[in-house]
Amino acid sequence: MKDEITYEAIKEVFTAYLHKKKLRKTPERYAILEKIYLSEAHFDAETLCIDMLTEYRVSLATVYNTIEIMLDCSLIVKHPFVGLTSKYEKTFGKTTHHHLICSKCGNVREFTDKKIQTMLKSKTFATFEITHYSLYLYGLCNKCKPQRKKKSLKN
Amino acid sequence: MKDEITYEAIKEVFTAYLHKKKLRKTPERYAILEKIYLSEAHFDAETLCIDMLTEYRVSLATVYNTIEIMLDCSLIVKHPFVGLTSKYEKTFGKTTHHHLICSKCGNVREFTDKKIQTMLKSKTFATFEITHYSLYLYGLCNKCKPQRKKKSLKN
DNA sequence: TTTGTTGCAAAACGTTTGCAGCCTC
DNA sequence: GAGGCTGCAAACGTTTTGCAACAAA
Repeated sequence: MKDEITYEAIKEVFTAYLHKKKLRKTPERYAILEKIYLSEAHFDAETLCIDMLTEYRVSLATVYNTIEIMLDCSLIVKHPFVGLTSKYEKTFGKTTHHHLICSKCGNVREFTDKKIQTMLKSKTFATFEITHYSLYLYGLCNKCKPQRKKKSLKN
Repeated sequence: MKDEITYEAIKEVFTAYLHKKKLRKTPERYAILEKIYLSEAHFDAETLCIDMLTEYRVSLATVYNTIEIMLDCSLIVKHPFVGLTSKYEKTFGKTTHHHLICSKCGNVREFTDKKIQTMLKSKTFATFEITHYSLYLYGLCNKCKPQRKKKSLKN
C-alpha cells in the first residue's frame, strides 16, 4: 500500500519553491522532476541524464543545477556513499529507511526499522537543529560474503 | 578517562598488517600514522599532508596511498559528508560516536548516545554482514541557526 | 525587455595513476 | 638485487563555471 502521491502534487511543491525563490519554471526542470518521480531507485547525475535522453534531452550541467534546487527544497537527498559516486534519492512517496552498502560490489539496499526511526526522530540537541539524518551500514552483501567452503573459488 | 592506547601499540597493529599483506614498512607510512595518532580531529588528505610539512615531508600521493592501507586495516574510517571533502578519522582511542554536520558552515561535531549505540550494534541481517556503520545528523549549528529577532543581522 | 537558464566546453576539484629513481627486504 | 614505494606530474571522474544564445516572466 503506497502513499498516494501524484506527480501533480509534487510538481506543485516544486513550482511553489521555484516561485518563492524567483527561479524560472523551465521545461527541463519539470522533465527532470518527472523522471525522478517515476523512478524508484537511487540515481546519480550522469545516469539520470543519460536515462532521460529518450524523453527529453538535457545537459549534465542542467541536471546538476536542478539537483541542487531539489536538494534545497528537500525533494531529494544526497548520499555520498563511500566508494561510490554520489547517489540521490527522492524523499516523497517513500517511507523512512536506512541503507546497507556492500563495500565490495557497491550494491545499496534499503531497510526499515521502526525502533531505530523512533529513536532517531526523538533525538534533539539544544545547540543543533536537525534537518535530516543518514544511517549507513557498510559491510558485505550475500554475494560478496566469503562462502564457507564451497569449491573455494579464488577471489 | 581515556583509553590508554600508545603509539607503540598502534604501530604494532599497523606493522602486523603491512607484514601480512607483504607491504613495505616505509618511514613515510609511519610518519603519517604518528601524525594521525597525535591528532584528535577529523582530517582530510590534503590538510594532513600540509600539516605534516614541519615533521616529515610526504607527497599527497603517498598520503592517499597510506590512507587506503589504513582504511583496509580499519585504523581509520572515511566520512564523505555531504558538502565537504572527504574526512577521515582514527578509530583507535575513541569511543563509538556519531556526527552532527552543519549544512551551512560545515562544522562537524561528535556526540555519543548509548541507546543508539546499543540498538545499532544489535542490528543484524541474515543476508548482509555489517562491518561498520555511519550515522550522520545534518542540520544547523548554533551559530548558523537563524536567531529569533536580535538586531536582525543580515546573513 | 530583462534577466535567469540553457548547452557546451573548459576549468576546477579531489583523487588516482604512470614513471623514473629510490629504498625496503 | 628485485620489486615495492616514493615524489612528481599528468590523467582521471565528477562537479562547477564562463559564456553566448535562448526563453520565461
